[in-house]
Amino acid sequence: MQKDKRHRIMQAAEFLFGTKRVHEVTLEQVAQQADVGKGTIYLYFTDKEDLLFQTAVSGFDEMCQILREKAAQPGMFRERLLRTCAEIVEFFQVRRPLFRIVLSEGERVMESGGPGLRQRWRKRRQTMTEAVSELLEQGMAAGELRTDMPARVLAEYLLGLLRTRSWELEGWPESQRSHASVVDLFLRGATPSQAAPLSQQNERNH
Amino acid sequence: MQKDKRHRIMQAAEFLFGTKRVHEVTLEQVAQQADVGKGTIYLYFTDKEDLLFQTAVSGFDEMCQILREKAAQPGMFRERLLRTCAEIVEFFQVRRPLFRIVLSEGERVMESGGPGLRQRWRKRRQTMTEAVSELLEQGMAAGELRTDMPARVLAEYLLGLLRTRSWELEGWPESQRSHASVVDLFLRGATPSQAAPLSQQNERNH
Amino acid sequence: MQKDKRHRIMQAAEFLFGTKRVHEVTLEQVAQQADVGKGTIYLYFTDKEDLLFQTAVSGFDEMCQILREKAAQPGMFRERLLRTCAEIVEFFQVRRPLFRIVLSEGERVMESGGPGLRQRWRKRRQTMTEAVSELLEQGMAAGELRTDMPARVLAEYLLGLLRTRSWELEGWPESQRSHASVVDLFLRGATPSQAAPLSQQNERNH
Amino acid sequence: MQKDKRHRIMQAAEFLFGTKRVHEVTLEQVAQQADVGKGTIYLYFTDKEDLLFQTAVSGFDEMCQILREKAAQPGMFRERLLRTCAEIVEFFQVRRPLFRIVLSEGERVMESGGPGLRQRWRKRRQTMTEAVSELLEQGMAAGELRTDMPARVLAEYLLGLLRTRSWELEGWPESQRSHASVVDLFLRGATPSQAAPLSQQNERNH
DNA sequence: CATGAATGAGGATTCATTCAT
DNA sequence: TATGAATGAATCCTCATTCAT
Repeated sequence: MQKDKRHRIMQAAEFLFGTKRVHEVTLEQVAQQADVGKGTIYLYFTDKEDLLFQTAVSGFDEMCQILREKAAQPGMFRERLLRTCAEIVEFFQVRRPLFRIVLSEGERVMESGGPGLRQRWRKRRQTMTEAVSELLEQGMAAGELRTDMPARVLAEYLLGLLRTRSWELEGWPESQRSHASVVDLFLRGATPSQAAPLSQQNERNH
Repeated sequence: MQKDKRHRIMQAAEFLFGTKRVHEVTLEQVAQQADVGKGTIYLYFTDKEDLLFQTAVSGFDEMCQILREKAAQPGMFRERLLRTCAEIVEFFQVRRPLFRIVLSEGERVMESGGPGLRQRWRKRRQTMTEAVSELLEQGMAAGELRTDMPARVLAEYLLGLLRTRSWELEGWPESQRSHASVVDLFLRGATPSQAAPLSQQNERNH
Repeated sequence: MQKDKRHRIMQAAEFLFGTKRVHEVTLEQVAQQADVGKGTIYLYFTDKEDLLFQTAVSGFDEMCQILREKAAQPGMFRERLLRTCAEIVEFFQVRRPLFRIVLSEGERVMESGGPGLRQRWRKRRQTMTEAVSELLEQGMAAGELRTDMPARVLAEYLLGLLRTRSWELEGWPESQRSHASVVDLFLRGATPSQAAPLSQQNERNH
Repeated sequence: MQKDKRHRIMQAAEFLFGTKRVHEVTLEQVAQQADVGKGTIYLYFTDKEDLLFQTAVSGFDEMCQILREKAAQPGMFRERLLRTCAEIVEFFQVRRPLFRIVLSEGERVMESGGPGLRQRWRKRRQTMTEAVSELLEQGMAAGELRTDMPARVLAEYLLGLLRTRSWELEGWPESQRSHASVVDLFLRGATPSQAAPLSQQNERNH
């Protein structure tokens, strides 16, 4: 019952912070949406900032959890990579408001927030990237990935491509931006392949 | 002399909006930084919102200008692609605050701003992407790029990689995230190349 | 306790709006005078305008209440007319600030305020006039008043005389502007009476 | 040409101050309406307050002028009284905005304005009342008016009735509020007359 | 004389935060 | 714990007034 209120507040915050700009969201609205008293928020969060931060961070945690589970499942590297990316794409879609918070407020926390916040945020983000980079390291070990770039760097680029797919390419038809096509672009690049063009590959993938 | 003040205000806004969160920037600060009276801002902008928007949009315009110029210069496809990406990276670096505004407030404008703003914003962004996608189309025509993905989509992915390079990989040493390495990743993918590994290529590039 | 604050605010507003011009009254002053926080005003009133309007309207209501009570008491027409006018004069005197608000802002509300405000205001004023005109109608029925002018019109004129007495003649000694003399002027006119000059009447009235 | 601008400014002020509330009128609007530069206003008036005051006062002066002319014309007392009232009514109608200024701001000047303004304003108003009261004194001398009330007091009451006619009774048909009926009410009162009821008199008056 | 761009003091309004219940 | 009425610091914005041209 206690945790219930805390959870309702965070859900409301995730929705509202992801829908409007942070300073356009009043705690009154959050309280109303969560169906709790305005003062109740201060029982669980020290601050508006804290509410925003914890909401975003908890989303990170959930995502890391999911990623680790998916990436840890047995199978060939490519299969696991595909599954993981599918999971990320799915997460971005279902938790779109949260995604938005992370995108537009996240970096600010790293610079504006006190050193404490900065530190905590950095750690979470790092954790998420690591979930992906660990998988990539296995790919490297298996000789399936180039080793001239650090796994962490490759992981960031892969996440960047997925971000682009879900955010900038939002209006495009799903077929033009399937997670498989992102993975293909990531692995094989934009140069045309003589041996196995994407069109044939795609057919095999479905 | 008139445009002078307007320009000074926008410069101050670009810096401040890029440094702090929007609602942490007071118009008093903007006025002070621009060395104009508080009321003067309202001679050129209807609103705090308007100031933010116009500042961001004008940045887009400048960037489009630069991109078109660089992309239009003669030369081989790869050279021009490299040059264009170098330019984008340079722009992101020099105009970091502006970049920040676009990243964290931009998408919000598309949803919060009235349909008028939304429309204008979308058009600017589209223009920017087109500058890149036109170049890519030429690469396709020259048989240097895969044609199973629309040029516009590839352009977004490329910009996404560059964004990752300049933003998420900010802390990394320049050597690990040269624009050349981004282009290489974009063109050849993450799969190891037997013929010419990146490490050798990089050596040749310097 | 809640209504307490609302009431204190309206009292402060009545005093201040009646003392200074509307735009010379700051809500800070109102809050201070009412001994509440500045923000508290906005819990009960949407606007400075709303505060002004509600303050004025509530005064109207009080006055209507008083008028109806006095006018409804039994007695001869003249007696009741005298009593009613005495009451109006008394009200104007005790609630001078409120009176001022109604005089100088009232008509503006009818034109500046939205149709909603205009409507409400008109209704209140009409109610007040009716309280008087009903009494006059009884006088007409009793053959004590001329019937060639509508009761409502006569009521307005009577109120106009009382207004003049309390406002324009404010500096004059009470003896020169007793409510009895106003009623006498209203009933008998400015033409000299052969049968019973006012001077004798006045002596009898005291 | 110089006086032209000053005059245009006052005309614009008369219209605007009479249409909106004083603090809703900006000097920018006045300048625009008068088709002069904003700074020009300060060449002829020291202040917004001064502009308001001079505009109102100049109206008073015009009215006094008219009243004196009309009241001074030869003829029987009643005729001259009728003519004067007709003039006042006409003035109120044509210069409605000015009338409004005097009504809603006038009294404030007497209390809020410095002692200087107060003094000047009082003098003007007194002058206007005197124009009427002088006429009434002649009526008294001719035995046509009761002498138990000072002429000045009677003058105020008469003006009060005319004010009511033009302001509070604004919506009524002209026939119900002719200046003749006001004069009749003023002279003969609200008591029914056995000898000559108003209805017959009215017929004779037309 | 005339102008209107520039200014900044001043005030309405919002909203995070507190605290008595 | 839970609440929401109360608060006032903080900020956007207006507009009377000035002054360089």
